[in-house]
This record gives sequence, C-alpha cells and structure tokens, in this order.
Amino acid sequence: MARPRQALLTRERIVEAAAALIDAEGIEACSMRRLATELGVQGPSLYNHFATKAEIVDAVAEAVVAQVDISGFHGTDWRDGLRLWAKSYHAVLSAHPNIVPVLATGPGRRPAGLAMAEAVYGALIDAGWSRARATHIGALMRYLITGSALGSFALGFENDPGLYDRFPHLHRAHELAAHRAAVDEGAFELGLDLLIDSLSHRYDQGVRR
Amino acid sequence: MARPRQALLTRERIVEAAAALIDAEGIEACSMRRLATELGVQGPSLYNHFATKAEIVDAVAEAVVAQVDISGFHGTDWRDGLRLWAKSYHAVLSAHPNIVPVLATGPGRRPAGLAMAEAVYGALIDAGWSRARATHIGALMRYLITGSALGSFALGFENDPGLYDRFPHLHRAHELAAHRAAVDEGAFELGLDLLIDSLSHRYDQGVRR
DNA sequence: GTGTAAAAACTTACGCCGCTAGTTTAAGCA
DNA sequence: TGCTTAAACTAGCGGCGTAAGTTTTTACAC
Repeated sequence: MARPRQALLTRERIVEAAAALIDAEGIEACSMRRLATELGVQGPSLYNHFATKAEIVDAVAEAVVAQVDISGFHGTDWRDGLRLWAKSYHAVLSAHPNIVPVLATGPGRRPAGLAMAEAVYGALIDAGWSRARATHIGALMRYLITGSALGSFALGFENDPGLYDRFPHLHRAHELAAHRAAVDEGAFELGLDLLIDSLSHRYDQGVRR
Repeated sequence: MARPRQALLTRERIVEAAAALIDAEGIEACSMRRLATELGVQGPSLYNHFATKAEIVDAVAEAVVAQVDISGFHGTDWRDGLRLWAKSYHAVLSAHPNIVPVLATGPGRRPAGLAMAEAVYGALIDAGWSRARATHIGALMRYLITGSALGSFALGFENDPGLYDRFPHLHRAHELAAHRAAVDEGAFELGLDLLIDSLSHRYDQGVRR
C-alpha cells in the first residue's frame, strides 16, 4: 500500500491506542509494531507522525495529566482547592498507574504539568504562603499522589498465609489483597487529611514559611 | 573457554555490578550482555546464576531495601521510630532512584521488605494504633518516601526562563534546578513533619483508629 | 583411582525490539 | 500539467532477553 486517499493515522488516534495499550499491559508491551498492528498498519508508519517511541509515551502522559481538574482553586479557600485537586489527581493516576513513572520524570516539562503547577503554586502564594513553602507544599502533595499511584500497597502482599510465618505481626497480611480498595484509598485519604490538617494548623497560627 | 578452575561469577558479584550499572544508567542500560561485559564474561553465562533478568533486578531491589535502618523502633517512642525509619528509607532510595519503580511493585514480596513491614506495623500496633490505621500509616509513609524518590521535583523544571512566560506565578521556576537539594529535601522534611505532627495530635487525643 | 553427574564457562541462534533508508503512490498546490 | 510533500509500504541493522547444545572442570560415589 502506498499513500492512502484518506490518512489511516493521526496523532490523536495513535495516542489514544497507545494509552489503551499502556493501561492494559504496560509501556513495554506497547511496542511500535504492536501498536501499529492495533491501528491496522505496519510498524514504521508510526514514524510519519512521531519521531520516537518516547514522544508517543510523552504524549500519553500529557493527555493523562490534562485530565486532572484544577478548577477547584478559583474562589475557594486554599485548603479546599488543594483537596479537590489532590483527589482529582489521585483519581486520574489511579486509573492509569502504568504511566506514573513517566510523569514523575518531568512535572514541569509538559504543558498540562505547567498549567497544574501554576494553579497549585499560585493558589498557595495568593493564600499567603512563602515562595519556598508553596514550592514545598506542591512538591510533597505530588510525592503522596504519585507514590500512592505507583503501586498498590495492598497488592504488594501475596495472598499466601505461609509467607508470613516468620513475621508475627504480619500473620494477617495475606488478607490485604482482598481489601485492596479500602486499604489503598484509606491510606491516601488519611495522608491527605493529615497533611491538610497540619498545614491548616500552621497557617492559622500564622506560620506560613 | 570451558568451565574455569575458579568460578568467574557469583550471585553477589553479579548483583553488585548490576546495582552499579542501574544506579549509573538505569535498568534498561543494564542489559545482560552489557552487564556480562562489565564482569568480563559472555552474556548467557549469567544464566548459570540467575534464571532471568527480572531475578537480577529483584536481587538488586532486595539489596537496596536491606540497607534501610529499622533498628530505631526498639525501645523508643513510635514517633521517633517512625521518623528515623523514614529518614533512613528516604536516604537509601535517594541514593538509588533508578530502582524505585521496581520496589513499588511489591513491598511485601522480598524478605527485606517483609522485615521492614513487620518492624513498622509492629511498632504502630504496639503503640496502640488499630490494625487498619497501622496499615494506613505504613502505606502512606511509603507513598511519601517512594514518591519523593521517584523523581526530583526541582529537576522536573528546565532551566530555561522562556518556558514559563505563559505562567505568571512560575516566572522563577527556572531557578529551581539550582536549588535541587534544598527544594527536594525541604519538601520531604516538611511532609514528614506534617504527617508526624498530625498523627501525634490525634494519638494524644486518643484517636487511634 | 575411576566413572559419573553437576557446574560454569562457551557458541550459536531465534524472535522481538526501536529505528533508518529507500520506494511507491496520492494529495495539494503553482 | 508538473513538482513537492505526505503517508503508507518493504527491507534491514544492531541490540535485546533467552534457549539449546558444547566443552571442560570439579566433586563425589564406588
């Protein structure tokens, strides 16, 4: 086949298919040949639209970050804005855990990441936090969110009671997997509550740097 | 060359070389052929000592986690134990960031990870936290620690002022990289302080579940 | 001592990977 | 109408993880 009358590929179609493949089977399973097959095309054709595989993966990362809701910072208390943003970010990353290691490499390189940083940092500055503290708060929220999305804590323990015989306190660790959602979500929610409570306390006491 | 009088390889030598290569250039750069060359041997010889590359990477991960100091839980307040452990864990992962995504996949699969979970969970249970809360606290500490080690926040913003023209609050973001240590460490320390302060407050009020 | 089995290096090779080069044909425009 | 560019193709390179089979040495049973 030479050039078709109607283009078979677009950057959008490629990113969409790559995102689906990465979500389902991970970045390594999303090979150029495999992705092309999924799109009904031969492998090298993808290079007419993206220069490298890394560019495709980056575009997927950008599309994921763009889904995060940063509208909660407008006209609300900084605490509420922070909470809404964190929950949205957490929900988006939890839906796409396989792309998380890529996101972590450059929060401020992709447009959507910059827009997010602007919103978070801006809201904290406007609330009166010092520049240094606003940076720290933004960073540590990111730590909690990406850390929780990187891998399920509950699924990190295998469902085999015999594994924990040498660890008396872990004798019920094999039950963790069955309560994955409650454990993982509970830990994230607790972390968010603790951080915001503590920040709020400092803020109300006038400690803002 | 056939079998040598003295074995050229041991599991330890392989893990050591693999750890160095992963630290220096990442997991993908640590190919079987490359690693073998580094050890003065042909690629497939490694399979006499490990069944797969994943097994080698796993052994590196195990060796890294084993460096974390969990001795701080003995005979001290749970808050101090938690803080000492978290700082040690953070320091170890910061020294080996390229292995972090591997660690996140199974906190309770490797022996060193289990020993760590036993120490953390046990200390929290002994202090009086409920089983559910002890699990949550262990998990969210892990989130903060792995999240912070996954990628530098400061280095996520390129040192090019022009990039931030469209984002008024980020007009000094290009300076972040120059203060990498202060930003990244400051954020982690703040997160740790906030979490422990907040947990401590709840604990002292008798809210332990 | 000798015979045998296992161990630890080797060589060769398979199928997949990211990617390059060159080819073909259609589209878009002067 | 003719020229350039775009978007598909095929062929192929070097590297990857790994399997299979070879060679020689070691360790141990008789």
